Amino acid sequence: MSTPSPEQGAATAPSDFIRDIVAEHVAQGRYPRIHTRFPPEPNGYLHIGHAKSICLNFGIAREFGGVCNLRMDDTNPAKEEAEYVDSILADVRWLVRDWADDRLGLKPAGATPKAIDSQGQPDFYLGPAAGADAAGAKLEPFYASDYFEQIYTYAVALIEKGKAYVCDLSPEDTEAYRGAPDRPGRDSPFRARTAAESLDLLQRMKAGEFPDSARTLRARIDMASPNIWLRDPILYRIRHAEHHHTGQQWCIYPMYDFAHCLSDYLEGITHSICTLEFEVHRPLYDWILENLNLPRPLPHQYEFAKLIPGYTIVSKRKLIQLVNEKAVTGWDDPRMPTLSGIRRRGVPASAVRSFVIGVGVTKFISLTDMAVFEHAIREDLNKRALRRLAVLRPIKVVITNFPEGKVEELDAVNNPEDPNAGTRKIPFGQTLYIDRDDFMENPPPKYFRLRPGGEVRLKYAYIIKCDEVVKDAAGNVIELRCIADLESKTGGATAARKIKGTIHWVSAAHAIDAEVRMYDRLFTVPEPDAAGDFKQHLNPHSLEILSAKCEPSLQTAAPAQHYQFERLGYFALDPDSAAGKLVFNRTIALRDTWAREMQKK
RNA sequence: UGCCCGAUGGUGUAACGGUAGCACAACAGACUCUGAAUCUGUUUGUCAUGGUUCAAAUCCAUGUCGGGCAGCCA
Repeated sequence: MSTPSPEQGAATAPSDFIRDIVAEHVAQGRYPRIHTRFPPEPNGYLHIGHAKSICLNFGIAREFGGVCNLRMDDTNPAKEEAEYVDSILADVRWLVRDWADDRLGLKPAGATPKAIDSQGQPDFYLGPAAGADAAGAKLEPFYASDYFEQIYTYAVALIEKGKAYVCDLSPEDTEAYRGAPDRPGRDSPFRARTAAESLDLLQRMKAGEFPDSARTLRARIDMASPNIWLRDPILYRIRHAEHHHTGQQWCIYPMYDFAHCLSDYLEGITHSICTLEFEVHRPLYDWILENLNLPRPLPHQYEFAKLIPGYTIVSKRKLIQLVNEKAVTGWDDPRMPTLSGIRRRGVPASAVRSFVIGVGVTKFISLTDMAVFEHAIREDLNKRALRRLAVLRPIKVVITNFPEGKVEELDAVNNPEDPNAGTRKIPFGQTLYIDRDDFMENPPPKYFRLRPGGEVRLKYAYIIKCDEVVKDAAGNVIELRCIADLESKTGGATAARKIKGTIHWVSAAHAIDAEVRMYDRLFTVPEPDAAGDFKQHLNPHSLEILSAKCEPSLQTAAPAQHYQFERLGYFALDPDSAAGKLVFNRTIALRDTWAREMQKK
């Protein structure tokens, strides 16, 4: 077990029931190496729920000196696409970078399981590229579809042992014969088929002699089992379809239950960790492996409760609907719970990790409060974000006793949490912009921003007093005329005066324009998909676009950099930005106790 | 009405027969040239009923409530 370095902090998870099991196996020396896997189906983009699984599987690999294979669980040609494979790889790389990237199990492009000899028995194995192998070669994820040949061999072996048979029942009849949870099933009329006949039929299924669904290969287990998955489950079905990875090569495809356990075995997986709904499949997982007389140690399945975050949805089927029906701009819309959306919004991978690791691993199904995620984001960004001054809803301020045309360069710290971040200069002139929220004509008690006749400190600059409120014909405040205490500049004679409020500002003559996208939760209720149509709970105000005035240094804002617009929140540059057009996403607002106080009234 | 799984403050989790702890949230205060951050303090919990035991959140039994399983999806 590796010792975590101090800066990894929360990146190393506390123990949980799965880690306890792994630790015991390590203590017993049960496996030569701990090997986990993350096996998404490439039928959609990865989301925050997957992040929990990724961090669990990679976390275990990194804590116990093991490896975690990234594997496409692609046994259903009808639903899977290469676009999803690419996005999955990119998202996983992003999430584990600088944390567990050295544990990421990939294989040389095109590699398939090799026939090997295990203790005198024929065997197949495909391990991750390592060392010199990995250095030069082009790598790719593992694919269950790369094992179709071996899986077929195992199917033949099962038939030969009398453990499987070809069944000619139609889909409807198969369902009828299966019975119900509280009613036993009945044997298929084809259950007694001889091994020789089944072998012949399977071979002809593979050769394409039969149409879709004409026949299936089934395990011969127990039609009366109280566990439905043991009632002669289907192992293979006929699908004449183009597969994103294997093309036209196959017209029979193994079912999840048959492919998954064998994929785990072929890759030498030791701990196959999945979500709770597969718990009832575990006896089948074990049955298949145990009935094949496999020479190497068998993998075992462990289940945990998936992450269910509040005020969003993590069903791939529903996310795809939002994308197709244009409720969002795409899979990577910053309001989406997808990893690509979260990344685009400006959330660092380290914050995602600290969140999903923090919620823990149990078998208790729970709804996770998004405040926990928000806290993780703020905690992370507070340490790393560069402070900048930007005004979201500008109102003009003229400093009447400051010389017109004079420009002062003021020093501003880049990050009070990090002295090494240094300082920058910001220009100050006679005409400024401040945020509309920072002025009130008739403020409530305890409002300590600007008011008529009141004083406020301009961050890094002067204390000003509001002399005059200028309005347009409609009565809207369009300008504030203020007098500055010219001795009160930071470091000046009266700078130490106790002024309750400090606000941000930008010099009108130097300000640069930016589009700022303000995001709110995508749904208005904690569990949008609990009942009825989840789309009726879509938040109509989940996006608000603002034209902001920013301090000039933001002109060179970098895509990978995180910013805190002081007193407002954390922001990151959006890929929609172009030369001369800045677009920022608000990652998350700062905690705002004043706003909360106002809300209460 | 079959089988499997689960239940600890508002939320998420820890305690592995021996002081119910942590985080988030909430509340109160301190500090503050970010009403942020930071710091201090406060409130709130073992699903129920029996049993075993010197001692039970923990072990056993029964019940209650919640979830999963009847795709040729994963």
